[in-house]
Order: sequence, then C-alpha cells, then structure tokens
Amino acid sequence: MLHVDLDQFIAAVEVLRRPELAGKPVIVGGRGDPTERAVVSTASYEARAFGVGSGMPLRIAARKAPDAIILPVDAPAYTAASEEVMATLRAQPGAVVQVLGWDEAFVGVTTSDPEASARRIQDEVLERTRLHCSVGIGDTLIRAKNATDFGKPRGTFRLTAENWLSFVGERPVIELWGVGGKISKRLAAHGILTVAQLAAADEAVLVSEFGPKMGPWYRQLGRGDGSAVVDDTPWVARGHGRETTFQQDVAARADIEQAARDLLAQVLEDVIAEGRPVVGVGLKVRYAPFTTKTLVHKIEPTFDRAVVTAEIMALVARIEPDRPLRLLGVRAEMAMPDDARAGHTPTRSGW
DNA sequence: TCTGGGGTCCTAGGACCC
DNA sequence: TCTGGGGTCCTAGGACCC
Repeated sequence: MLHVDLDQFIAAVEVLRRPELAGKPVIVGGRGDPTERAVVSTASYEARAFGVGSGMPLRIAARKAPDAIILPVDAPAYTAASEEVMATLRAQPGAVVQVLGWDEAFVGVTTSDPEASARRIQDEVLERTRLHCSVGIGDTLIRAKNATDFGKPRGTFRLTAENWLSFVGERPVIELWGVGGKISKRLAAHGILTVAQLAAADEAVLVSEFGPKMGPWYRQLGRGDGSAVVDDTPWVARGHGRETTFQQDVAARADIEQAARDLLAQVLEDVIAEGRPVVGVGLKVRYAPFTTKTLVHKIEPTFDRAVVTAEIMALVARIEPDRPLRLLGVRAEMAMPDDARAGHTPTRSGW
C-alpha cells in the first residue's frame, strides 16, 4: 500500500493564493499574532531553516525568524484543499483510501509497479491541486507510513520486511508512529534506544512496562509488522469538544461559567449536526501554569439541551475556586450508531 | 521560552455484583 | 477474625496523532 503525505501542506495552500510568498519563510499559526498564546501549525521549508517547527510557541517562532510572514490558521481553506486531494486519490482505479488527516492518507492499490502508481498519484495531485506530495510504499501500513519520510520532499520510497531494519533499524524509536517523548524515555530506561533494539526486545519486559496490549504493540512497531489492510470505513466521531486558552488567566467564577456556556454552544452545534444523543460530558481544566485536570460524567442518552447544560455546569461547580485558569475545554460524547442503549437511528435527529 | 485545538485509545483503580 | 475470584462499569489520567 501507499502512504501519501502533502509537503508543508498548510503553508503550501497559503502560498498558492499568495504567490508572492513563494520562496519566503512563512509561518501559519493561531490568529497570526505572535504576541498571543498560540503555536505554529506549519512552517514553510524556508522558515524551518531558522529552526521553526510545528508545535512551537508562535512567540518563539517569531523571534527565531524575525522576517517570516506569519498568517492566521484558515481551517475552511485547508479543508477545501484537502477534499480536492482526497478526491484525486479516490479517483485512482481500484484505490481504497483511508484519510488520516488534512494532509495524509493511506491508499490501497493492487499493482505490480507501486512506484509507477506513486508517481501517477503525485502527477495527478499536482495537476489538480497544484500541491506537491511525497509517497511511501510498504508491505504494511507502518512501513508505508515510515517510508514517506525518506521520500520527502516530492519523492517516493519503499520499505519492506527485507529492507526495514537496514534503513530504519538504527533510527531512534521516537521516529516510530505512536512513540513519543514519554514512551521513548521509558524504553531508554530498559536500554532500548533504536528501532532494531525495540524489534529484538524481550516481550515480557515490554508487557510489564506497558501492559498486555501496548507492550506487544510497541515491539511490533519496531519490526514494522502489523496490518496491511487499508480501511475506508467512513469516520464516525465518538464525540465533539471545544477548548480555549485564555489570553489572560481567568479566576472569576462567573467568567468561567460564561466561557463554559459559550464552548458548549459550539459543541452542541457539532453534536446536533450528527443527530446522535449525548451519553457523556467532560470538562478539561488547565490551572496556570500547566496542571491539567479532566472531569467526566456519563449520562443517560439525551437530546435535551437543558440536561446537557446542567451536567456541564455541575462539572464547572467542581473546578477549584481561587485558582486561575489558563484553559477550559468542554466535550460531549455521543452514542455510537450501533449502541443499543441509544434506541436511535442515524437518519433521525431528536434535537 | 513557554507551550493550540481537534481528536483517539489504553491503563489503573475503585465500586459494585455474584 | 478474616475476608476469594471473576466480571463489569465508571472515572481519572496519560500518551499519542495531525
């Protein structure tokens, strides 16, 4: 299968509608104001040369690349561009497409020449959207995904059971999909630093460290093994949430309650559009500077806005008083379509 | 230097039941 | 006086992804 990943997608979309930005350092993040609390969504290759990267505070990015053009995030524009790209992928003969995000997807194809399929996808995506992409080829999803990095930018690369360890074996485990900073530290404590070491690790050690499910899974990741099936089952969201980081920390209870109501109104817009009942509510609270708490509560399936509001306000009442808040998040879990408790058919909305 | 916003999934531990 | 074992459900927290 193939893994298609657009190159510097968000920055590239911005450059398309402002050609004068081509070749310049471009940073997209927040509302485009580097004095606000926000982070970088994407930086162009020219901005990355200054050490700017995704997830970096916008304030820091602006200091590293003082001449960069900083633009606000325009989600509808990226969604529209993404849909064009995905439509191009789905138009490939016999292709099964599993979308992973705005800018990447697995594409399952049956072919004797996957490199040719990859290049055809690159050509057609470029022709239709004027966007460049890299394509990884693999005999498992994991290998295809990791192969893409070797193909960037604008190239292709193939990883298989035969060449996996020779190309990836000496790389640090953090480069694997699903291994982040915390897991790589815990692995390092067992002397596991590289992908090859993870592939050869004692499963019992991994099980005792990470549990019966994640332990074996990490070893499988190290080997590049796993599913080879691209799943194009339509996405069904478990829930919807909205969160906001206050530009100034908020302490007054009335302000917090109002913020919760505002966030809930947005959440319910998304939930109502789905037409499924709410079965749980959640509150995420970040006290300044950085301790995060989550409060959740399961409820009987309901289409009643007043009930959901009351449940959220009950959680708000549990927020520690006199502690300034940096972030507030509101979330609603929905009944899954096959959940018998909901007594609900997806075509009918009770809201 | 100071850390967004949208999500998913897993684990631990307590409560409760038989 | 000393309290098993299995199972389910719920909450809280952690980790990761794009």
